[in-house]
Amino acid sequence: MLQQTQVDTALPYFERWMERFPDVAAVAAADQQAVLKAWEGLGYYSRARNLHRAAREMVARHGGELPGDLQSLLGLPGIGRYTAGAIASIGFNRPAPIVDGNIGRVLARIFALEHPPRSPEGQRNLWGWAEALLTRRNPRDFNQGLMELGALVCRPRSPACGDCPVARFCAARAAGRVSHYPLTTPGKERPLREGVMALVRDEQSNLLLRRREPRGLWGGLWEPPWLEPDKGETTREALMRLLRELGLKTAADPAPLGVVQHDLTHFRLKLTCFGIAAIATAAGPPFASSGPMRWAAAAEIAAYPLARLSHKALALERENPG
DNA sequence: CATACGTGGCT
DNA sequence: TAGCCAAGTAT
Repeated sequence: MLQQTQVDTALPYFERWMERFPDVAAVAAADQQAVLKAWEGLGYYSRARNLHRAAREMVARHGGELPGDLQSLLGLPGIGRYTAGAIASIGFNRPAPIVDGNIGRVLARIFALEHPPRSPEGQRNLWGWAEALLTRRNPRDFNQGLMELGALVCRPRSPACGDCPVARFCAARAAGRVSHYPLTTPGKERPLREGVMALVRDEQSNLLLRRREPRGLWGGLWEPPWLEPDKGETTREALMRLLRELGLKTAADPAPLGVVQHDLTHFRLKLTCFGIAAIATAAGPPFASSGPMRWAAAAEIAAYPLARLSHKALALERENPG
């Protein structure tokens, strides 16, 4: 949960998670939908899918426990260099270096590193320093302390150098250029993508949901179906194509409910949402219960893991009754 | 090696 | 507001 996510954000999710899944075996025994539901809202859903797989591997090969050695940890899905080192050092007090965003910033400042931490060369330097500095006496407290230093004192903006216990060792500080470090690379622009979404209700007010592909963006989550217009296609034409692909018929000229916008790391998405009353004769495409399409009853919708974008669309629908 | 992958908080 | 950043990993 903490990968690319601030502690304060993850904390309430963690508390709920531990109630829902008290141990590894509970995660392993759950189905993916339940796991994704518990993760819903945290983002980066591959973490949840990987954690699910990792739990099953832990049960099958590690007695339902986390292994303590780096190689076994790295063999688990979703556990990379940082997380393996964090578990080995903080969980087992073994001498494994770690570099996260906090430690990267601290080291970049202390040693005035001239490569962006995200760059391959920057990563090499940081891991080299983390390895070289790591004390074998107490790797747990060393790593935890370095991360805390970054989170609480050596902050990205307005660092508290006056309170910093290692300010006298800091090259950035000595040069009066703390704000220069760590080096940043210019961010890429986020293209705006647009599309149409259909909030389809049948006569019982069941909502049409589609399950996304198991990998990729929002993999495994459910959503009201949507698509992006082909080149030259109008919004309305795209909507009609969407309904056709779904095998649905509807009133000739549905009115838009409004627009939802959702910003992600690498693009922005703007969807025009339409409320669709599916015509009775067409309301029942024979969706297999195992398939990716589902008519969800109002009472069941809460059990489906949905991305924030879908929740925004459903909120729009609620605000525009009828 | 570069890119995809969510969401929320802060300035 | 727009942009940056967050206890990174997989491909």
